[in-house]
Amino acid sequence: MSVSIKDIAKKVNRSITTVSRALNDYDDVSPETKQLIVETAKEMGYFPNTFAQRLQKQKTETIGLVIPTFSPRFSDPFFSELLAGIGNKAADLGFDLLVSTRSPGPQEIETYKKLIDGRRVDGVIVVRTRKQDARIEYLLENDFPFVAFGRTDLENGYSYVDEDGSFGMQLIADHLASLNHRLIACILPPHNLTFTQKRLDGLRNGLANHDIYLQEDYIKWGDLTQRSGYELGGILLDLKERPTAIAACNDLMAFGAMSAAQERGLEVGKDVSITGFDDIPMSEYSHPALTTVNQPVYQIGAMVCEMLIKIIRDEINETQKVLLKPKLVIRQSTGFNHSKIY
Amino acid sequence: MSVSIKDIAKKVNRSITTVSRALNDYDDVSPETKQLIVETAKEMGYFPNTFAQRLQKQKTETIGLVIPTFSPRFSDPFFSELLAGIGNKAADLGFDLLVSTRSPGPQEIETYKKLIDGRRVDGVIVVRTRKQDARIEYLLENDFPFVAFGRTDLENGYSYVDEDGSFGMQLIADHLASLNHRLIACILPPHNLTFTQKRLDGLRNGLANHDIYLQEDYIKWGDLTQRSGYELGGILLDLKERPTAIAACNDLMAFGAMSAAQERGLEVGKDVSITGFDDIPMSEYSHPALTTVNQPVYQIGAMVCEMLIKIIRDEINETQKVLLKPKLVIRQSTGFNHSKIY
DNA sequence: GTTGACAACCAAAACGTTTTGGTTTATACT
DNA sequence: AGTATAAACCAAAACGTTTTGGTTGTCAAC
Repeated sequence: MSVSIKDIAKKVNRSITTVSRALNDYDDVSPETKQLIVETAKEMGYFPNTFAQRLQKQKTETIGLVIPTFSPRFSDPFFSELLAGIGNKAADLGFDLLVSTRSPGPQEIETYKKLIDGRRVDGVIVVRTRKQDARIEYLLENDFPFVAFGRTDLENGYSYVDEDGSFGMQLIADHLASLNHRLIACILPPHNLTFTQKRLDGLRNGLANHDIYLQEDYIKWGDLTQRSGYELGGILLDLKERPTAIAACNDLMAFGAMSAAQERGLEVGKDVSITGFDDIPMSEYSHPALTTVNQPVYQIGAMVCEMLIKIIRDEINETQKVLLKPKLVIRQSTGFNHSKIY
Repeated sequence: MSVSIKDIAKKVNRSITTVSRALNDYDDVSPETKQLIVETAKEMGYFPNTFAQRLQKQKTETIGLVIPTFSPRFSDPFFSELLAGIGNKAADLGFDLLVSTRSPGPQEIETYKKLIDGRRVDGVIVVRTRKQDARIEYLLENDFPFVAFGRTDLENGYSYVDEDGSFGMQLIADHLASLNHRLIACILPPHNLTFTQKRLDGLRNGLANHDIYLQEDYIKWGDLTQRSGYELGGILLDLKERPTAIAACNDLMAFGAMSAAQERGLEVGKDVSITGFDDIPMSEYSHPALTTVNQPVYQIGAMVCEMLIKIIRDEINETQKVLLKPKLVIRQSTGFNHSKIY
């Protein structure tokens, strides 16, 4: 089997204590012994048993992330970037990352309970927050360390990072208004997500500033996938009074809507303007390139992860609330509207 | 702090042993005591300490996955689907999933060593295999359980699942040839990946069957991102003798190439045909929809995960080699070539 | 009325660390 | 010579489980 501290102790004729302390660089071990121990440890191929350490220290040095996979064929470039941000930061800070993939529902909260009650992780990251979020309620009840990417209705008592989606959609509203669009439709994410409300409010208020009012039948709810953007985009474009612009609430749905438009022989950016949200890497290389709102997902992942680890290490005690101002990225999927205005 | 088996023992006036055995449903505990113990455990909110169990059992019930993130802004829908497949299967079988994200290089193998030597996981899944793969060599040397998604030059002594990329590209070759294409270019993944070679060979052989030969200057190497498809696609389309078809080796690069074509005013599927590989969900909703080779990534993830867990549990001893026959999916990005043939 | 079988229970060891609270020995200071 | 200080070391407990190898008591069988 593998080498333990005991084996080293035997070999160098010292106690287990001394070996442990030498390896952890305590200064009540003489430099010679320390060197001897460190060398024989290396030579014997010693690696500490992680679980023994964790049991003793009562810390896991692990954080948990439960990715909500909406469909079985879950394929979202947004999440892989977020994961990279979280994962790289965690590794840099010496933490492991435990990932579960579960679709929202009863199984999801069970997964959280397993992580928390089994003390498998020191803290968790909650993503894609919902207006009423059972996960966050559970974490707060149990006083368990966590950081959220996104807000909830109940905004107090915990740390989060979020982009200011309302502001982002106002930028979109201003942009579309400046391009002479009046008949504007939108494709939204599911109702229960917090950012759906924020983005819709932002769009509505932003347009209101230009005396433009969103009509109810121009508002469609999707599920964030390209497929749903395609289907809903198709419905919107087939309305008797076709909107001149469609604001989708994420890039994937925007791509779907673009595809629907092109299928109908419309030139995107000329006959109809389409906008996204997220600025995933693809949006720069779609055709036409997508006008969207940039959200630094990789950095957000890293930031959320770092905040969580600081909380775990007790380097922070006040709750932190970070709201990032997103930036508008204008590309070719939006253009001036020449059709008559009602 | 939290409730331990000792607390339960004290409360019900039994030994620690009995409590443990009751909770694990051994039959040398009387039904009444068993019931009593189980009930008070629940009532006291007992959850076993995972690390103590793992230390004692010398098993981690955890598998490791190191995702190679090529760029810092890593955003690949392929991997989120694979992750979902692996993650869901792992959860179903009662295993935790430890994920690291590292770009290939010296840090990557260190990450593997940490997982293995620190005995943090019972086995690992290796993805995106390379022709000479240091990770696999290390795992074989250390006789550590693993399953690979993909092959290497050294194909023996370990279990893997792979799609038959060579066959897949032959399907593409047949398809393009049948559409009267002769001047065919391709955009390949990086040299060192195993599947690059397989796919190139497949394309080359497939075309040779139709007496078509791939010219060296029509072969470009990319990095699997949309950006690189866009750039290399642009280069290919600007050649004096423009290829009538471009076979990209993954969907993302195909999208990039499509975008480059459209920017040049070419109609994809008519003026130029473009094919991908993977059939990620997006490819159905791009414009035009992408002709590609289907690879059931979600199922592959689940399959690889299940194989690994069976190996860990000693339910399999022979090495398993699974080679999946991919299917051609014909959509609108390919069409008949009307230009003259040389 | 001894023997054997069985049911129900348990003390102690083990897993591999770290930490606590020491002891021993040598050296320096009065 | 006696005392204080410091350097180097270590035994044992602890973390929370599971497993090993028992013991005790009851009852049936001969």
